[in-house]
Amino acid sequence: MPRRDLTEERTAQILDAFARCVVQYGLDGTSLEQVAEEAGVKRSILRHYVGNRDALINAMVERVVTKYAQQLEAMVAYLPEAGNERIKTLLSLLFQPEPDESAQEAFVFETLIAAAGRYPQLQARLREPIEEFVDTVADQLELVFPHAQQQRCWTVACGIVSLYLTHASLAPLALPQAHTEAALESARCLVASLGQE
Amino acid sequence: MPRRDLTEERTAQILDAFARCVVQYGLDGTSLEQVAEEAGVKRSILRHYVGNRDALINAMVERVVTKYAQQLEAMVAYLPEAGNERIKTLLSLLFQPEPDESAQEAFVFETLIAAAGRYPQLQARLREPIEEFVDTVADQLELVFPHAQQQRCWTVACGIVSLYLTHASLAPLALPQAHTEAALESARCLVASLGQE
DNA sequence: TAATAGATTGTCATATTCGACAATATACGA
DNA sequence: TCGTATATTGTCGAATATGACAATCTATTA
Repeated sequence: MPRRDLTEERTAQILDAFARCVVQYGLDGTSLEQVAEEAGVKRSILRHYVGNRDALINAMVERVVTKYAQQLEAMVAYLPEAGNERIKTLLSLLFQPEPDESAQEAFVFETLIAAAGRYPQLQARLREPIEEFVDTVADQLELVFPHAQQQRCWTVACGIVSLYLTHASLAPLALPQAHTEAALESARCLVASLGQE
Repeated sequence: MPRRDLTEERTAQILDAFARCVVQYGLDGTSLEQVAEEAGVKRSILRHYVGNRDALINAMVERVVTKYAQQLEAMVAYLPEAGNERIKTLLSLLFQPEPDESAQEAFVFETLIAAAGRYPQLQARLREPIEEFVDTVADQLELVFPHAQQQRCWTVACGIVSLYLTHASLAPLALPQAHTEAALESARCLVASLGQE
C-alpha cells in the first residue's frame, strides 16, 4: 500500500548535486540550501532522505569510494588479453584527455583528502582506493613482466598512478598537449625500465 | 603625522587566514566573518584593508603565485654547484616529508585550479608557476646532462614535477613511507634515462 | 603638546541558513 | 474506492552573513 521507495534515486541525485557544490563552496562551506537547489528539490527533501551535513558528507565519501572502485574494475575489464597491448592500452586510457566531469570528481577526492587531516577516520577510508589503484596497476605489470621483481613493479605502478593523478587534477588548467604527452612518455619510460634486467 | 601604514602586515595576516579557511570552506564558501575571526581581526578591518570577496580572492591568487615563485627560487639557490650532487639534492628536497603547512598550500593551489574552470582568467595566471617549475627543473637537468636532447630533459622535468605534485597533495593521507620512496625512485629512474644515450 | 591621517570598533538593515516539525499530497494495495 | 505509508511542501525561530557607514582611538610629527 505504501508509495514506491525513492530513497536510492533521490540520494544519488542529492549527492551528485553536493559534489558539484563542493567544488565551489568546499566541504563545510556548502549550504544545504544550495545543495537542494542544485539538485532541484526542496531542502526538506534533502533533510528527509539524507539528514544533516555530517550524514551528507559520510554518504558522499561512500559514494566516491565505490564509484572509484567501479571505474577501476571497468577499466581493467576493458584491457585486451595480449600482454604487449595490455599495458599500452592501460596507459592510453589513463592519459587521454579527461572530460570535465572527471576533473570535478578528482577535485572532490582531493577535497576529501585535505579533510582527512581533520577527520582521521577519513584517512583510512581514502587510502583504500589509492592502494587498490596502485596494486591493480602493479598486477598488470607483473602479468606482462613476469621476470621483474614484484617490488619494482609496485614502484613503477606508484609512479604511473602519481603521473595520472597530476594529469587529472591539472586538467582544468588546459595546459598544452605536450604536458599530457610528457606524462605518457614518462610513464612509458618507467614501464620500459622493467624490461631492462 | 599619520600612523604607520599596516597595510602589508594586515593583508598578509588576512590572506593567510583566508588560505586556512579555504581548505575547509572552499573558495566561495568561506564567510568573511570566518576569515576575520581566523585572522584575529574585526570584519571591518578585513573590509578596510582588502575589500569584498572578489578582492580577497584576487589578492590571494597573487600571493600564492608569488610565494610559489619565491620558494622555487630559494630551492634552486640552495642546490650545490657540483653537477652530480645537484640533481640528487633537488630530488631529496622535493620528496622529503612535507610539513602540514605545505599540504595546505598545495590544496589551496588545487582549489584555485578547480576554480579556473569558472574564472578563465585564472587559467593563464596559474599556468605560469607550473610552467616555470617545469622549465626550472629542465634547466637543472640540462646542466647535468648536456648531451641529452632538450626535449627529453623537458619531458623528464614534467614527470618529476608531476610526481612531486601528487606527493604533496596526498600528504594528508599519511600513506606508508614506501609511497614516498617509490615516487623518489621513479624520479631517479626518469633522470637515469637521460644518461643512456 | 596638539593636530591629523589612518587604525580600529560599533551598529544597522537586509538576506540567508539550518534544524525542527506541522501539514498536505499522492501512489499503491486491499 | 478507501486506507495508509511515504513523498512532498510550508513555515517558524534562532543564528549567522554581508555591505555600508558612523564613531572612536592612537601613533606620529610639527
